[in-house]
Amino acid sequence: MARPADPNAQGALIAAARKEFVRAGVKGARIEDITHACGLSKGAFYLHFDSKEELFGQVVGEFMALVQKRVKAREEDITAFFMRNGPLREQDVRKKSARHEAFLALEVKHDRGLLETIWNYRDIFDVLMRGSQGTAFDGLVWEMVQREIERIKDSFEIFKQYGACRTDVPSEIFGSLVVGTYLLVAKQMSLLQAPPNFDLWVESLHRLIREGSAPPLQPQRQAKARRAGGKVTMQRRNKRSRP
Amino acid sequence: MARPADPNAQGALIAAARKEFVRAGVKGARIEDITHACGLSKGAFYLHFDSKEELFGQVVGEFMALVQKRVKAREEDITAFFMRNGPLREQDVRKKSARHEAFLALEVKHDRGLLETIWNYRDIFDVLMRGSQGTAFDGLVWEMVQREIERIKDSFEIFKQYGACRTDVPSEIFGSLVVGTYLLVAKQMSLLQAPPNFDLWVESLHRLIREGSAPPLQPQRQAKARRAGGKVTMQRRNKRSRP
DNA sequence: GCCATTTCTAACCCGCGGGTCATAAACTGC
DNA sequence: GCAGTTTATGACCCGCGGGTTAGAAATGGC
Repeated sequence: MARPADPNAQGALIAAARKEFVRAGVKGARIEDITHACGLSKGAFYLHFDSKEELFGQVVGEFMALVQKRVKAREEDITAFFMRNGPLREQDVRKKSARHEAFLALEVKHDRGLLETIWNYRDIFDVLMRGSQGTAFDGLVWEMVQREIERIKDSFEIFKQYGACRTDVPSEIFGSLVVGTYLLVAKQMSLLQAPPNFDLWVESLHRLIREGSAPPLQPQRQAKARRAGGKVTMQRRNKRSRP
Repeated sequence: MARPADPNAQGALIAAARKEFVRAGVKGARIEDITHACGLSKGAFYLHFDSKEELFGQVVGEFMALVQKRVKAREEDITAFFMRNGPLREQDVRKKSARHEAFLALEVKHDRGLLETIWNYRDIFDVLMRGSQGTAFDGLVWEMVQREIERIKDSFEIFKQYGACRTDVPSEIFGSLVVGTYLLVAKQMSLLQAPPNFDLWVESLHRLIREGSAPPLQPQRQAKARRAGGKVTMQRRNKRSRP
């Protein structure tokens, strides 16, 4: 053996490519720009990948596998929960019973997990969303979105049957609200350098979605970070001023 | 004068181009595909437009002008409202006072109007969202989204000061929820043939955002269409079954 | 040092698609 | 029908960027 290959080359190429994809989309990214960004020549690219699409596909593959795992884990957890505890009823929600709280905790946990997964691939997520039209990856996120809407719609429908949620809005609308919210939050992450306070975000969203934006009857405690991961970006604290 | 120009040519080109943009994005759309789709030759395209970007820009310009008008109209209406009525207070929201209801009606009206505008350009909106990365139009919708989040954040913050909304969630999060929801709903419109029931959608969203998804204490009436525009797509009626 | 071997470079090829233009076609006025 | 004028065509040009490859560079084994 002779002339060992540059061990960082592949990693550097992937990193540079991800940046280029963000800048110009899958179609718009130029291989020469990618290689120049890490001091390599165009030819070097083809020592590691067949095409930029293949590279993108690899990273997307990793990402989607992780997401898939998350989705499956949630499904299992949720079905296990209902097997063990039976459906939530109106009184569970009204009185915030232990079962209800346990269910919420489960949802929070999985929402947080999904957000964290997306955080690590927020650049790719961004590109899938806004820069892969007309490529093989076209529609990937949007199909995922559709499936999630469907899932939430079905879940909402079951809740309706037991009076555990309001019945005066179409379930699809609720699905769009939840998924749209998380979708934008995920997209917004692509603008951040440091990870946000996931707990604050998820807890706030859950509170809003569950209880609405109108002032509650009970006294309010601030949604707070259990575990402030990294620098907190949305640390705005409410002043609770009231004239 | 001799040989009058085909009077539908320009319109046909625009229509065909919009379809192509949806299929392949701004970059991916090919001029020959556009012209062939309306039985014209490539050269004919350049009798009407300098480039596909110029064509796209024209339509985007129309769209953004309409949106701008809507945004400005809302701003004026809202400031006029607060000039006339003063800020909403906790009791307005709690008791659903006339002022509060008037304010809500205003918001509903403008949300509905914006959705209707987007409806007419839902294809363009879709392309701006997911198929204009790396072009001059890159980021247009996302900047709009950012501005809207900011607007809602500011408004929420004022509400907080008067106790007219919950104070235990960051205002940005609320902004992301509202804008994300409408963003996804707008995007979903690109999949529909016939216009949805705007009133049902907007009223349901308002109800959810204001009061949350948990079952309310008051008896629920179905959100209904005042004016069912066209075929209603999300007409699912709730069964209100409760075991 | 020198060969063998693998890595890496940069010049090259080539197809695709945007943009042009000589030419043909269509129409008006006479 | 003919001249004049505007519209439309499609062959052509050409640059850009993906992919290839001959050969240079680097390194290990001897």
